Amino acid sequence: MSKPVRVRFAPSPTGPLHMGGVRTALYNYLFAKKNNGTFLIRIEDTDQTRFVPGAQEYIMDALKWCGIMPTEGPGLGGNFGPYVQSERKDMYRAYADELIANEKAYYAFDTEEDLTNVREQAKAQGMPNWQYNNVSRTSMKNSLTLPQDKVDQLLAEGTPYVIRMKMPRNRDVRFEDQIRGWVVVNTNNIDDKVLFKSDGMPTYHLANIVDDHLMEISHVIRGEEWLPSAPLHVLLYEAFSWDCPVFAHLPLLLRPDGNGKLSKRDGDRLGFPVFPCDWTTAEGELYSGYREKGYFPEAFINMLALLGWNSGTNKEIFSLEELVEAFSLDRVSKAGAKFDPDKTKWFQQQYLRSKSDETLAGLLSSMTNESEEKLITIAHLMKERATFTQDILEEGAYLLNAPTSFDEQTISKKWKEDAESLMLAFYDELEKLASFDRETIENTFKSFLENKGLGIGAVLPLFRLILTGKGMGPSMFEIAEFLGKEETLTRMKSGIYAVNIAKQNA
RNA sequence: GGCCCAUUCGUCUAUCGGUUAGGACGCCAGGUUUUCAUCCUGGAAAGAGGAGUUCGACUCUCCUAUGGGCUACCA
Repeated sequence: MSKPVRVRFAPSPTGPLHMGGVRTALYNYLFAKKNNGTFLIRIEDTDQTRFVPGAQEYIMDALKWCGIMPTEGPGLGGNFGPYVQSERKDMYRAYADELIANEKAYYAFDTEEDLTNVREQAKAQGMPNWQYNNVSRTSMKNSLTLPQDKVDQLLAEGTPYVIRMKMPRNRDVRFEDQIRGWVVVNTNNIDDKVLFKSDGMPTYHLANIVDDHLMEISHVIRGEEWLPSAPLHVLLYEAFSWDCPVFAHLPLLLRPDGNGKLSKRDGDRLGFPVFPCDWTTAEGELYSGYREKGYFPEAFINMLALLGWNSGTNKEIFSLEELVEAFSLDRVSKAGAKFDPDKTKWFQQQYLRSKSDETLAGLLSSMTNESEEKLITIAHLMKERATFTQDILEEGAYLLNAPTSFDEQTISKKWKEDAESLMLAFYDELEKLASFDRETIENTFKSFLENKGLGIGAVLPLFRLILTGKGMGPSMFEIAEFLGKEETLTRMKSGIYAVNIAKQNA
């Protein structure tokens, strides 16, 4: 029996979660659900200088909107808490000490100034990439070079220090990434990473490994930007004699234009959100979100799921449940994926169209006071030409209020000499009707055409123009039925009048 | 610069040695529609380059090129 699947999403509360982060969370969620496992969230706030108030709340709120809430995390409970690293602060030190005791790590007393100097010296000698590593550490100020009594003295005096990983010399570290296969890195290329900072906090590397172990994480699914430090993490597990979780490094989300990874600035510059929800910075700058733009979370999630993963079939529309069912890490692609705003809109359109008129009416009712009955018909008439829910009301505004402006192009192209008399004659026909349903109106219209010896194209656009002010839209007979006899006749009168004036002024 | 990862239509991708290299978005054309949207049909559009391995390479290996990531007491 293999260990239960437990995965985590471990964001840093340094700002709003962007869509790349949401996708990482999504894949973790899908993997957990697929394997009857647990998806938890852990807040990695070991860098206190970058903490942004509200970011943690934003992250939870965004995941909730997306429908991919973890079952363990801050405010959610769970047996492995606390789930915020700053609240776990006291437990990391012992692990750093253990590493020192086992000679896997050491104290380093070099000041920031020392390090800057060494780097600049190296640079001056044509070596721009100086590293604190298994060669250079021999000439630095640390517990490996200093005599023991000196080290004890410095520690006793409270001299600031960090704890660094003692990277072994010339060893190939290998691990099998679930997405990339075997990855091999020689330790000579890895520096002696700081594990414990002088401010008493662990760095990401230490805290991450300790917590993943303590929280019994089975699979680490994270962004590709972590791939270079994965060997260090493997070495840390080894140093603690802990089982190493399975790694899966996800391809990055790239910006739609040019190259490079998607950044928060790309969004509003290119006209699409990069965040799930709106975010206002402390300076008052607004970054727009998918939620506020009117996207359905299902559409957003569907789009993200297919950015770097596919089911191996031609199916593209997936509910969350279907994604869970179809998901597997070996169908995640290796290369970075450029995000495509057009396709995102397409997904949104598909989801809008698939919703029932009643459902859409329910959503619409929060935007207007109109009756549900009316909203159902409006949704029915407009949803095929809308992308967002609010488009239904905007595009179909004339269904609720008589038009105040009339399409100029239609006027100049269609409103000929006889238009007024034609519409007045049709008005008379409609006025006679006892019932005002679409079939009756259509039949009346057709016999009217026959009597006049005219084609549809010569008359119907006129009817549409005076009733809706537009040159295009859904079936005129359904629109007239929706408006009712009284409103239709009223609009015809005022429409004819208004169009005549517009024609004169043109 | 060093290390690591990647490379199929403009974009997301299928293909796990033998295919007319498939689908989707977008684009173009035609049909349906009073019109627009929807819908239907069709079209243009791809294996970065070079060496190998093999009867045969998009698929395996190597080199080059290109792109990306990392290179902090940030995550």
